[in-house]
Amino acid sequence: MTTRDRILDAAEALFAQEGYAGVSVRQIMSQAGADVSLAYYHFKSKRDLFDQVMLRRAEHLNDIRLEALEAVEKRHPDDAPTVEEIIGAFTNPLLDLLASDHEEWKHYFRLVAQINNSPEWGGELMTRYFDPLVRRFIEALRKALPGCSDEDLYWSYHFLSGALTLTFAETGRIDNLSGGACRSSDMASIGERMPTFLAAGFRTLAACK
Amino acid sequence: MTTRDRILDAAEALFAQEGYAGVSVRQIMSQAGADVSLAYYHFKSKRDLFDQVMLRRAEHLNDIRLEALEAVEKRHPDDAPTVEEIIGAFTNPLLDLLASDHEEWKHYFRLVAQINNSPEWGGELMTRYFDPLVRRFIEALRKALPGCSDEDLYWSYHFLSGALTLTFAETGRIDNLSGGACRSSDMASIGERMPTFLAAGFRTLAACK
DNA sequence: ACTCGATTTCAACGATCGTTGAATGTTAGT
DNA sequence: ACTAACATTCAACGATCGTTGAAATCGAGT
Repeated sequence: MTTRDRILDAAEALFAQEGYAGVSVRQIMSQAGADVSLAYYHFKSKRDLFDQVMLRRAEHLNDIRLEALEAVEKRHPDDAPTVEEIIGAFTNPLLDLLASDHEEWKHYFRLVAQINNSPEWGGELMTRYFDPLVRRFIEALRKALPGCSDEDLYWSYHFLSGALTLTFAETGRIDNLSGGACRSSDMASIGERMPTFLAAGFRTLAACK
Repeated sequence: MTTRDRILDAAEALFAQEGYAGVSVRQIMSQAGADVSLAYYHFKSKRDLFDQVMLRRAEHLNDIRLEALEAVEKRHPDDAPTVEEIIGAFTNPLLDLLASDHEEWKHYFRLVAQINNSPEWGGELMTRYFDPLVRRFIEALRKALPGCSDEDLYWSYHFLSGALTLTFAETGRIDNLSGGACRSSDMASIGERMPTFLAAGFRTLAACK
Protein backbone atom coordinates (compact mmCIF):
# COMPACT_ATOMS: atom_id res chain seq x y z
CA MET A 1 0.00 0.00 0.00
CA THR A 2 1.33 3.39 -1.00
CA THR A 3 2.27 6.00 1.60
CA ARG A 4 -0.45 8.32 0.38
CA ASP A 5 -3.06 5.64 1.09
CA ARG A 6 -1.63 4.92 4.53
CA ILE A 7 -1.95 8.61 5.33
CA LEU A 8 -5.53 8.67 4.07
CA ASP A 9 -6.43 5.59 6.13
CA ALA A 10 -4.92 7.00 9.29
CA ALA A 11 -6.58 10.38 8.75
CA GLU A 12 -9.93 8.72 8.07
CA ALA A 13 -9.79 6.65 11.24
CA LEU A 14 -8.73 9.55 13.45
CA PHE A 15 -11.06 12.16 11.93
CA ALA A 16 -13.93 9.70 12.37
CA GLN A 17 -13.11 9.24 16.04
CA GLU A 18 -12.31 12.77 17.16
CA GLY A 19 -13.42 15.11 14.40
CA TYR A 20 -11.39 17.34 12.11
CA ALA A 21 -10.21 19.80 14.74
CA GLY A 22 -9.65 17.10 17.34
CA VAL A 23 -6.82 15.48 15.44
CA SER A 24 -3.37 16.90 14.68
CA VAL A 25 -1.35 16.26 11.56
CA ARG A 26 1.33 14.81 13.81
CA GLN A 27 -1.09 12.23 15.24
CA ILE A 28 -2.15 11.23 11.74
CA MET A 29 1.41 10.83 10.49
CA SER A 30 2.41 8.95 13.60
CA GLN A 31 -0.39 6.44 13.06
CA ALA A 32 0.54 6.25 9.38
CA GLY A 33 4.15 5.58 10.35
CA ALA A 34 5.62 8.41 8.33
CA ASP A 35 7.29 11.74 8.92
CA VAL A 36 5.14 14.80 9.61
CA SER A 37 6.31 16.73 6.60
CA LEU A 38 5.23 13.96 4.25
CA ALA A 39 1.67 15.07 4.84
CA TYR A 40 2.54 18.31 3.08
CA TYR A 41 4.35 16.55 0.28
CA HIS A 42 1.31 14.42 -0.59
CA PHE A 43 -1.37 17.01 0.29
CA LYS A 44 -1.61 20.77 0.14
CA SER A 45 -2.77 21.24 3.72
CA LYS A 46 -4.62 19.56 6.56
CA ARG A 47 -7.88 20.73 5.06
CA ASP A 48 -6.94 19.33 1.66
CA LEU A 49 -6.13 16.00 3.29
CA PHE A 50 -9.56 16.02 4.87
CA ASP A 51 -11.22 16.72 1.52
CA GLN A 52 -9.38 13.83 -0.11
CA VAL A 53 -10.49 11.52 2.70
CA MET A 54 -14.09 12.47 2.02
CA LEU A 55 -13.78 12.26 -1.75
CA ARG A 56 -12.00 8.90 -1.93
CA ARG A 57 -14.94 6.75 -0.88
CA ALA A 58 -17.78 9.05 -1.93
CA GLU A 59 -17.38 8.21 -5.60
CA HIS A 60 -17.41 4.45 -5.04
CA LEU A 61 -20.38 4.73 -2.71
CA ASN A 62 -22.32 6.77 -5.27
CA ASP A 63 -21.50 4.20 -7.94
CA ILE A 64 -22.74 1.15 -6.09
CA ARG A 65 -25.84 2.93 -4.85
CA LEU A 66 -26.71 3.92 -8.40
CA GLU A 67 -26.16 0.34 -9.54
CA ALA A 68 -28.47 -0.92 -6.81
CA LEU A 69 -31.17 1.55 -7.84
CA GLU A 70 -30.90 0.66 -11.50
CA ALA A 71 -31.08 -3.03 -10.68
CA VAL A 72 -34.29 -2.45 -8.76
CA GLU A 73 -35.75 -0.39 -11.59
CA LYS A 74 -34.80 -3.08 -14.13
CA ARG A 75 -36.89 -5.56 -12.18
CA HIS A 76 -39.90 -3.30 -12.79
CA PRO A 77 -40.01 -2.71 -16.56
CA ASP A 78 -43.65 -1.56 -16.48
CA ASP A 79 -44.58 -0.23 -13.05
CA ALA A 80 -42.49 1.69 -10.52
CA PRO A 81 -40.53 -0.08 -7.78
CA THR A 82 -41.95 0.08 -4.27
CA VAL A 83 -40.75 2.67 -1.80
CA GLU A 84 -39.18 -0.09 0.26
CA GLU A 85 -37.17 -1.31 -2.71
CA ILE A 86 -35.87 2.18 -3.50
CA ILE A 87 -34.89 2.86 0.08
CA GLY A 88 -33.33 -0.58 0.21
CA ALA A 89 -31.19 0.35 -2.77
CA PHE A 90 -30.04 3.37 -0.77
CA THR A 91 -29.24 1.52 2.46
CA ASN A 92 -28.32 -2.04 1.45
CA PRO A 93 -25.01 -1.05 -0.18
CA LEU A 94 -23.90 0.31 3.19
CA LEU A 95 -24.84 -2.93 4.90
CA ASP A 96 -22.94 -4.92 2.27
CA LEU A 97 -19.83 -2.81 2.73
CA LEU A 98 -19.91 -3.36 6.48
CA ALA A 99 -20.80 -7.06 6.24
CA SER A 100 -17.49 -7.78 4.50
CA ASP A 101 -16.08 -6.31 7.71
CA HIS A 102 -13.95 -3.65 6.16
CA GLU A 103 -13.05 -1.50 9.14
CA GLU A 104 -12.29 1.36 6.78
CA TRP A 105 -15.87 1.87 5.70
CA LYS A 106 -16.99 1.92 9.32
CA HIS A 107 -14.65 4.84 9.89
CA TYR A 108 -15.96 6.57 6.80
CA PHE A 109 -19.61 6.28 7.86
CA ARG A 110 -18.75 7.65 11.28
CA LEU A 111 -17.10 10.59 9.62
CA VAL A 112 -20.07 11.23 7.33
CA ALA A 113 -22.42 11.22 10.32
CA GLN A 114 -20.42 13.96 11.98
CA ILE A 115 -20.19 16.00 8.79
CA ASN A 116 -23.92 15.67 8.12
CA ASN A 117 -24.72 17.06 11.56
CA SER A 118 -22.14 19.83 11.55
CA PRO A 119 -23.56 23.30 10.90
CA GLU A 120 -20.16 24.35 9.63
CA TRP A 121 -19.79 21.68 6.95
CA GLY A 122 -23.03 19.71 6.77
CA GLY A 123 -24.79 22.00 4.34
CA GLU A 124 -21.98 22.36 1.87
CA LEU A 125 -20.02 19.10 1.98
CA MET A 126 -22.96 16.70 1.87
CA THR A 127 -24.32 18.70 -1.05
CA ARG A 128 -21.02 18.55 -2.89
CA TYR A 129 -20.39 14.84 -2.46
CA PHE A 130 -23.82 13.24 -2.45
CA ASP A 131 -26.53 15.46 -3.88
CA PRO A 132 -26.49 14.35 -7.54
CA LEU A 133 -27.13 10.79 -6.41
CA VAL A 134 -29.66 11.85 -3.80
CA ARG A 135 -31.62 13.78 -6.40
CA ARG A 136 -31.68 10.67 -8.56
CA PHE A 137 -33.16 8.68 -5.65
CA ILE A 138 -35.71 11.39 -4.94
CA GLU A 139 -36.90 11.24 -8.54
CA ALA A 140 -37.35 7.48 -8.19
CA LEU A 141 -39.30 8.02 -4.99
CA ARG A 142 -41.46 10.64 -6.67
CA LYS A 143 -42.55 8.07 -9.26
CA ALA A 144 -43.31 5.55 -6.52
CA LEU A 145 -45.38 8.12 -4.63
CA PRO A 146 -47.55 9.83 -7.27
CA GLY A 147 -49.10 13.07 -6.07
CA CYS A 148 -46.56 13.55 -3.28
CA SER A 149 -45.54 17.20 -2.90
CA ASP A 150 -41.96 18.37 -3.23
CA GLU A 151 -41.91 19.54 0.36
CA ASP A 152 -43.06 16.17 1.69
CA LEU A 153 -40.48 14.39 -0.46
CA TYR A 154 -37.58 16.55 0.66
CA TRP A 155 -38.52 16.51 4.33
CA SER A 156 -39.02 12.76 4.24
CA TYR A 157 -35.59 12.32 2.74
CA HIS A 158 -34.17 14.62 5.39
CA PHE A 159 -35.62 12.45 8.16
CA LEU A 160 -34.20 9.41 6.37
CA SER A 161 -30.80 11.05 6.18
CA GLY A 162 -30.72 11.76 9.90
CA ALA A 163 -31.81 8.25 10.86
CA LEU A 164 -29.37 6.68 8.42
CA THR A 165 -26.25 8.59 9.38
CA LEU A 166 -26.82 8.21 13.11
CA THR A 167 -27.47 4.48 12.75
CA PHE A 168 -24.32 3.87 10.72
CA ALA A 169 -22.24 6.04 13.05
CA GLU A 170 -22.42 3.14 15.54
CA THR A 171 -21.95 5.39 18.55
CA GLY A 172 -23.03 2.70 21.00
CA ARG A 173 -25.93 4.79 22.20
CA ILE A 174 -28.62 2.23 21.43
CA ASP A 175 -26.55 -0.36 23.27
CA ASN A 176 -26.65 1.78 26.41
CA LEU A 177 -30.28 2.82 26.03
CA SER A 178 -31.53 -0.72 25.49
CA GLY A 179 -29.35 -2.21 28.20
CA GLY A 180 -27.75 -4.49 25.63
CA ALA A 181 -30.96 -5.69 23.96
CA CYS A 182 -29.90 -3.93 20.74
CA ARG A 183 -26.39 -3.58 19.38
CA SER A 184 -25.13 -0.75 17.17
CA SER A 185 -23.15 -3.22 15.10
CA ASP A 186 -26.07 -5.58 14.43
CA MET A 187 -26.43 -4.94 10.72
CA ALA A 188 -29.02 -7.67 10.23
CA SER A 189 -31.41 -5.97 12.65
CA ILE A 190 -30.87 -2.66 10.91
CA GLY A 191 -31.45 -4.11 7.46
CA GLU A 192 -34.73 -5.70 8.56
CA ARG A 193 -36.09 -2.55 10.14
CA MET A 194 -34.76 0.64 8.57
CA PRO A 195 -36.32 0.42 5.07
CA THR A 196 -39.65 -0.65 6.54
CA PHE A 197 -39.68 2.15 9.10
CA LEU A 198 -38.67 4.84 6.63
CA ALA A 199 -40.89 3.69 3.77
CA ALA A 200 -43.90 3.87 6.09
CA GLY A 201 -43.00 7.46 6.89
CA PHE A 202 -42.69 8.39 3.22
CA ARG A 203 -46.03 6.79 2.35
CA THR A 204 -47.96 8.27 5.25
CA LEU A 205 -46.62 11.77 4.66
CA ALA A 206 -47.36 11.51 0.93
CA ALA A 207 -50.93 10.38 1.60
CA CYS A 208 -51.53 13.11 4.15
CA LYS A 209 -53.03 16.04 2.22
CA MET B 1 -26.27 38.68 33.41
CA THR B 2 -23.48 37.14 35.45
CA THR B 3 -20.05 36.51 34.00
CA ARG B 4 -20.43 32.79 34.42
CA ASP B 5 -23.52 32.86 32.22
CA ARG B 6 -21.82 34.99 29.59
CA ILE B 7 -19.04 32.42 29.44
CA LEU B 8 -21.55 29.59 29.12
CA ASP B 9 -23.41 31.42 26.35
CA ALA B 10 -20.25 32.13 24.40
CA ALA B 11 -19.02 28.56 24.83
CA GLU B 12 -22.38 27.17 23.77
CA ALA B 13 -22.48 29.25 20.60
CA LEU B 14 -18.90 28.47 19.61
CA PHE B 15 -18.99 24.76 20.50
CA ALA B 16 -22.20 24.44 18.47
CA GLN B 17 -20.57 26.02 15.44
CA GLU B 18 -17.13 24.42 15.43
CA GLY B 19 -17.25 21.54 17.89
CA TYR B 20 -15.42 21.05 21.17
CA ALA B 21 -11.92 20.72 19.76
CA GLY B 22 -12.45 23.43 17.16
CA VAL B 23 -12.78 26.20 19.73
CA SER B 24 -10.12 27.54 22.08
CA VAL B 25 -10.70 28.83 25.58
CA ARG B 26 -9.26 32.14 24.40
CA GLN B 27 -11.90 32.44 21.65
CA ILE B 28 -14.65 31.71 24.14
CA MET B 29 -13.42 34.28 26.64
CA SER B 30 -12.91 36.84 23.92
CA GLN B 31 -16.52 36.44 22.78
CA ALA B 32 -17.63 36.54 26.41
CA GLY B 33 -15.66 39.76 26.90
CA ALA B 34 -13.63 38.50 29.84
CA ASP B 35 -10.07 37.53 30.63
CA VAL B 36 -8.83 34.06 29.71
CA SER B 37 -8.03 33.04 33.25
CA LEU B 38 -11.59 33.72 34.36
CA ALA B 39 -12.59 30.54 32.58
CA TYR B 40 -10.51 28.64 35.13
CA TYR B 41 -11.90 30.60 38.04
CA HIS B 42 -15.49 29.72 37.17
CA PHE B 43 -14.81 26.23 35.78
CA LYS B 44 -12.34 23.49 36.50
CA SER B 45 -11.19 23.00 32.92
CA LYS B 46 -12.27 23.35 29.32
CA ARG B 47 -13.90 19.95 29.54
CA ASP B 48 -15.77 20.94 32.72
CA LEU B 49 -16.99 24.09 30.95
CA PHE B 50 -18.29 21.90 28.15
CA ASP B 51 -20.11 19.62 30.58
CA GLN B 52 -21.77 22.58 32.25
CA VAL B 53 -22.91 23.88 28.86
CA MET B 54 -24.56 20.55 28.17
CA LEU B 55 -26.07 20.21 31.63
CA ARG B 56 -27.51 23.72 31.88
CA ARG B 57 -30.30 23.27 29.35
CA ALA B 58 -30.68 19.47 29.56
CA GLU B 59 -32.53 19.66 32.85
CA HIS B 60 -35.02 22.28 31.66
CA LEU B 61 -35.57 20.38 28.42
CA ASN B 62 -36.24 17.15 30.30
CA ASP B 63 -38.69 18.99 32.55
CA ILE B 64 -40.84 20.49 29.82
CA ARG B 65 -40.82 17.29 27.79
CA LEU B 66 -42.04 15.35 30.81
CA GLU B 67 -44.75 17.96 31.38
CA ALA B 68 -45.87 17.63 27.78
CA LEU B 69 -46.03 13.85 28.07
CA GLU B 70 -48.00 13.97 31.30
CA ALA B 71 -50.43 16.47 29.81
CA VAL B 72 -51.06 14.13 26.90
CA GLU B 73 -51.56 11.18 29.23
CA LYS B 74 -53.94 13.17 31.39
CA ARG B 75 -56.15 13.70 28.34
CA HIS B 76 -56.49 9.91 28.10
CA PRO B 77 -57.60 8.72 31.55
CA ASP B 78 -58.82 5.37 30.23
CA ASP B 79 -57.03 4.46 27.01
CA ALA B 80 -53.45 5.14 25.91
CA PRO B 81 -52.53 8.24 23.93
CA THR B 82 -51.79 7.77 20.24
CA VAL B 83 -48.26 7.34 18.99
CA GLU B 84 -48.51 10.72 17.26
CA GLU B 85 -49.42 12.43 20.52
CA ILE B 86 -46.53 10.86 22.39
CA ILE B 87 -44.01 11.77 19.70
CA GLY B 88 -45.54 15.24 19.58
CA ALA B 89 -44.86 15.58 23.29
CA PHE B 90 -41.25 14.74 22.52
CA THR B 91 -40.81 17.17 19.62
CA ASN B 92 -43.22 20.04 20.23
CA PRO B 93 -41.31 21.44 23.21
CA LEU B 94 -38.32 21.94 20.90
CA LEU B 95 -40.50 23.78 18.38
CA ASP B 96 -41.88 25.98 21.14
CA LEU B 97 -38.42 26.87 22.38
CA LEU B 98 -37.34 27.89 18.89
CA ALA B 99 -40.57 29.71 18.06
CA SER B 100 -39.89 32.21 20.81
CA ASP B 101 -36.74 32.84 18.79
CA HIS B 102 -34.26 32.29 21.53
CA GLU B 103 -31.01 32.03 19.64
CA GLU B 104 -29.50 30.20 22.59
CA TRP B 105 -31.62 27.10 22.19
CA LYS B 106 -30.76 26.95 18.52
CA HIS B 107 -27.10 26.74 19.49
CA TYR B 108 -27.87 24.07 22.03
CA PHE B 109 -29.74 21.87 19.56
CA ARG B 110 -26.88 22.18 17.10
CA LEU B 111 -24.51 21.06 19.81
CA VAL B 112 -26.68 18.09 20.77
CA ALA B 113 -26.82 16.98 17.14
CA GLN B 114 -23.04 16.86 16.97
CA ILE B 115 -22.75 15.04 20.29
CA ASN B 116 -25.37 12.49 19.32
CA ASN B 117 -23.43 11.61 16.17
CA SER B 118 -19.99 11.58 17.74
CA PRO B 119 -18.59 8.12 18.39
CA GLU B 120 -16.42 9.62 21.11
CA TRP B 121 -19.22 11.19 23.16
CA GLY B 122 -22.53 10.14 21.63
CA GLY B 123 -22.87 6.90 23.52
CA GLU B 124 -22.02 8.22 26.95
CA LEU B 125 -23.21 11.83 27.04
CA MET B 126 -26.63 11.31 25.50
CA THR B 127 -27.16 8.47 27.93
CA ARG B 128 -26.14 10.58 30.91
CA TYR B 129 -28.25 13.61 30.08
CA PHE B 130 -31.35 12.23 28.37
CA ASP B 131 -31.87 8.54 28.97
CA PRO B 132 -34.10 8.64 32.05
CA LEU B 133 -36.57 10.79 30.13
CA VAL B 134 -36.18 8.74 26.96
CA ARG B 135 -36.98 5.56 28.85
CA ARG B 136 -40.11 7.22 30.19
CA PHE B 137 -41.18 8.02 26.62
CA ILE B 138 -40.42 4.52 25.43
CA GLU B 139 -42.65 3.10 28.17
CA ALA B 140 -45.46 5.35 26.97
CA LEU B 141 -44.89 4.19 23.41
CA ARG B 142 -44.92 0.57 24.52
CA LYS B 143 -48.43 1.05 25.92
CA ALA B 144 -49.55 2.70 22.71
CA LEU B 145 -48.12 -0.17 20.66
CA PRO B 146 -49.20 -3.35 22.44
CA GLY B 147 -47.28 -6.41 21.35
CA CYS B 148 -44.36 -4.41 19.97
CA SER B 149 -41.04 -6.07 20.72
CA ASP B 150 -38.28 -4.34 22.67
CA GLU B 151 -35.96 -4.43 19.68
CA ASP B 152 -38.50 -2.75 17.41
CA LEU B 153 -39.17 -0.10 20.05
CA TYR B 154 -35.53 0.74 20.62
CA TRP B 155 -34.59 0.75 16.96
CA SER B 156 -37.60 2.91 16.14
CA TYR B 157 -36.57 5.40 18.79
CA HIS B 158 -33.05 5.33 17.42
CA PHE B 159 -34.30 6.29 13.94
CA LEU B 160 -36.40 9.01 15.57
CA SER B 161 -33.37 10.31 17.41
CA GLY B 162 -31.30 10.60 14.25
CA ALA B 163 -34.05 12.36 12.29
CA LEU B 164 -34.77 14.70 15.18
CA THR B 165 -31.25 15.83 15.94
CA LEU B 166 -30.32 16.36 12.29
CA THR B 167 -33.50 18.33 11.67
CA PHE B 168 -32.97 20.63 14.63
CA ALA B 169 -29.30 21.10 13.80
CA GLU B 170 -30.45 23.38 10.97
CA THR B 171 -27.35 22.76 8.89
CA GLY B 172 -28.89 24.24 5.75
CA ARG B 173 -28.57 20.98 3.89
CA ILE B 174 -32.25 20.62 3.02
CA ASP B 175 -32.17 24.19 1.73
CA ASN B 176 -29.44 23.25 -0.73
CA LEU B 177 -30.91 19.90 -1.67
CA SER B 178 -34.36 21.29 -2.34
CA GLY B 179 -33.10 24.36 -4.16
CA GLY B 180 -34.86 26.58 -1.63
CA ALA B 181 -38.21 24.75 -1.66
CA CYS B 182 -37.65 23.74 1.98
CA ARG B 183 -35.97 25.77 4.68
CA SER B 184 -34.12 24.37 7.70
CA SER B 185 -35.62 27.06 9.88
CA ASP B 186 -39.24 26.41 8.87
CA MET B 187 -40.47 25.05 12.17
CA ALA B 188 -44.11 24.95 11.04
CA SER B 189 -43.28 22.53 8.21
CA ILE B 190 -41.30 20.37 10.61
CA GLY B 191 -44.07 20.29 13.20
CA GLU B 192 -46.61 19.22 10.60
CA ARG B 193 -44.50 16.41 9.21
CA MET B 194 -42.11 14.93 11.74
CA PRO B 195 -44.55 13.31 14.21
CA THR B 196 -46.63 11.92 11.34
CA PHE B 197 -43.61 10.48 9.56
CA LEU B 198 -42.10 8.94 12.67
CA ALA B 199 -45.35 7.60 14.12
CA ALA B 200 -45.99 5.75 10.86
CA GLY B 201 -42.57 4.14 11.17
CA PHE B 202 -43.22 3.04 14.75
CA ARG B 203 -46.62 1.57 13.87
CA THR B 204 -45.48 -0.28 10.78
CA LEU B 205 -42.46 -1.79 12.51
CA ALA B 206 -44.57 -2.83 15.49
CA ALA B 207 -47.15 -4.50 13.24
CA CYS B 208 -44.49 -6.32 11.22
CA LYS B 209 -44.04 -9.70 12.87
C1' DA C 1 28.33 5.17 -13.71
C1' DC C 2 25.28 9.16 -14.03
C1' DT C 3 21.35 11.75 -13.91
C1' DC C 4 16.95 13.39 -12.78
C1' DG C 5 12.66 13.30 -10.67
C1' DA C 6 10.00 11.33 -6.98
C1' DT C 7 10.05 10.36 -2.21
C1' DT C 8 11.58 10.80 2.51
C1' DT C 9 14.18 12.77 6.56
C1' DC C 10 15.58 16.39 9.72
C1' DA C 11 15.32 20.60 12.01
C1' DA C 12 13.02 24.39 12.81
C1' DC C 13 9.63 28.85 12.36
C1' DG C 14 6.10 31.59 14.73
C1' DA C 15 1.58 31.03 16.57
C1' DT C 16 -1.53 29.24 19.56
C1' DC C 17 -2.89 25.80 22.85
C1' DG C 18 -4.74 24.65 28.03
C1' DT C 19 -3.53 26.00 32.34
C1' DT C 20 -1.61 28.42 36.53
C1' DG C 21 0.10 31.67 40.37
C1' DA C 22 0.38 35.93 42.15
C1' DA C 23 -1.29 40.44 42.40
C1' DT C 24 -5.26 43.59 42.18
C1' DG C 25 -9.87 45.23 42.59
C1' DT C 26 -14.65 44.82 44.50
C1' DT C 27 -18.30 44.15 47.84
C1' DA C 28 -20.73 43.09 52.23
C1' DG C 29 -20.62 42.41 57.20
C1' DT C 30 -18.52 43.96 61.55
C1' DA D 1 -11.76 51.30 59.16
C1' DC D 2 -10.94 46.17 58.90
C1' DT D 3 -11.68 41.99 57.28
C1' DA D 4 -12.84 38.15 54.51
C1' DA D 5 -14.80 36.19 50.57
C1' DC D 6 -15.52 36.84 45.88
C1' DA D 7 -14.15 38.50 41.32
C1' DT D 8 -10.94 40.03 37.95
C1' DT D 9 -6.41 41.24 35.75
C1' DC D 10 -1.69 40.38 34.18
C1' DA D 11 2.10 37.74 32.85
C1' DA D 12 3.80 33.66 31.92
C1' DC D 13 4.78 28.16 31.78
C1' DG D 14 5.73 24.20 28.69
C1' DA D 15 3.49 21.76 25.06
C1' DT D 16 1.70 21.35 20.79
C1' DC D 17 -0.15 23.35 16.67
C1' DG D 18 0.11 23.79 11.08
C1' DT D 19 3.53 24.54 7.99
C1' DT D 20 8.07 25.00 5.48
C1' DG D 21 12.95 24.76 3.37
C1' DA D 22 16.92 22.28 2.68
C1' DA D 23 19.28 18.16 2.61
C1' DA D 24 19.43 13.14 2.08
C1' DT D 25 17.80 8.87 -0.17
C1' DC D 26 15.80 6.15 -3.67
C1' DG D 27 14.73 4.09 -8.41
C1' DA D 28 14.26 4.07 -13.36
C1' DG D 29 16.23 5.50 -17.89
C1' DT D 30 20.42 6.76 -20.42
